[in-house]
Amino acid sequence: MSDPALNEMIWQIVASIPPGKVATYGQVAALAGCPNHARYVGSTLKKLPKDTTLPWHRVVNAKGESSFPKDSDGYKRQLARLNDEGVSFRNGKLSLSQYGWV
DNA sequence: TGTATGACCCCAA
DNA sequence: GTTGGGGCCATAC
Repeated sequence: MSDPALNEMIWQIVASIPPGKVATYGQVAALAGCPNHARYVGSTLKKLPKDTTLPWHRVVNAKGESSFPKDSDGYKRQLARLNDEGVSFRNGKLSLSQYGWV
């Protein structure tokens, strides 16, 4: 589809995530209007520019952990960011029940 | 046009 | 808690 509207929608949703909270790809996709587009969100975020202001670090998978290898720079940056926002990681994972975006 | 891949999600054993 | 399989959509070659 490559719907730019959907793309902007995703950005809006991700940008709407309050600090100290995290949302899952499925959550963002569902809020975007496509509960099955979880994969699309990840793929889209991955293609985002490096100078993007989008807080993609607040988006995690359904397991409550980062979806990309910790060897990646983004992974460390995400953990650092979330940790700075008050999110406590547990063995590389976090409590969606506690930090999950409502 | 078709195949392969991916920062995913859900369910069952 | 871990592992395996199936399904979803979009992108890249």
